[in-house]
Amino acid sequence: MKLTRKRGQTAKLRSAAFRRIRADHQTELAGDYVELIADLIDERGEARGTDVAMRLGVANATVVKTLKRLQDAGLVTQEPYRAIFLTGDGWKLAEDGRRKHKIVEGFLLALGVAAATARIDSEGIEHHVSEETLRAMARFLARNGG
Amino acid sequence: MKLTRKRGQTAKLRSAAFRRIRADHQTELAGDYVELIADLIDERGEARGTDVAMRLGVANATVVKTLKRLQDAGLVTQEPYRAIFLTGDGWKLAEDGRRKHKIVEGFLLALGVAAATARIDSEGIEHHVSEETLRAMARFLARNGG
DNA sequence: GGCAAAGTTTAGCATTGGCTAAACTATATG
DNA sequence: CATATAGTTTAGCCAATGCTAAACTTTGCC
Repeated sequence: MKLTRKRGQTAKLRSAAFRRIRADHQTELAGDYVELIADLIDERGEARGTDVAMRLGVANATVVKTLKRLQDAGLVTQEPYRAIFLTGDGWKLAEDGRRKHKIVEGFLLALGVAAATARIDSEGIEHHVSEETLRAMARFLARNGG
Repeated sequence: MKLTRKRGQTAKLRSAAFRRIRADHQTELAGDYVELIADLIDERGEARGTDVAMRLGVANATVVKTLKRLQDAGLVTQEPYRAIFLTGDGWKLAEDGRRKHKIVEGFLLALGVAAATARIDSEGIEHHVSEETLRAMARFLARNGG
């Protein structure tokens, strides 16, 4: 070979980031669903498939299919034609998502980002921030009025 | 119906965020690929499939398949068994990714996040920040030494 | 020049997450 | 209490992204 010298070390280091992104994406959808379901339960007493579909902007059938996976994963329970409930694990995941969401959104607002943008961006960012970064954001928030 | 009153408005507003996240995910992979290919070309003069696979932490075959899509999308060019090149659009996308990456990573460092964490988190965050948030980060960076 | 090793591609499979259209159930109300 | 409508599920499709194993090129080197 000609050009292939001394890789591997940096490669392995960098690939860690991408591996985590792929892992994050897998839990991201589940997180969005349970957080949304938790919100619906709190807001209106129950979560129905149609509401979830509407808020996520996907088709009903997609929600049904995804809920099946979430049920297999032990995050929600549901009987045919009835409302959706969260399991203990489901609530835990939802609460964690809300916690992160609140920090990130509040942080963006404190940074001077407009409310609408903060809401949209925080939704995307929340699943990719480590606890360390969250702590840094919370620290900033504490100092700069949150 | 019993419980279904006054939704739709909030629903549509919220779904916008999720729609954007899904759209972001579609371009995210392409962005990661071209950014990585650009880095490899700059670092070592050429980008080979194996290097891309190694740094992304995926199998070789996955890279081949993805590159085919990127080629269809007009971002890269490649002949069988040869190195990978970026098209004009490919370079543009890569440069844009680098620009965002630099701002986000620098910002996290300025926030007080450790270097290793900043590197990993910025990789995940860079595809989900709007231009407005980037400007806010750049502003912060300008004031707090970057 | 030919061979072994490194690199690359092909083939074939699985899962996720999206869709539409059609079938089915629950329920509000006339 | 029958039925129309709203809500839900099923069936069947597609594209993207991952994998392994096997086949095929390239190339460094003897």
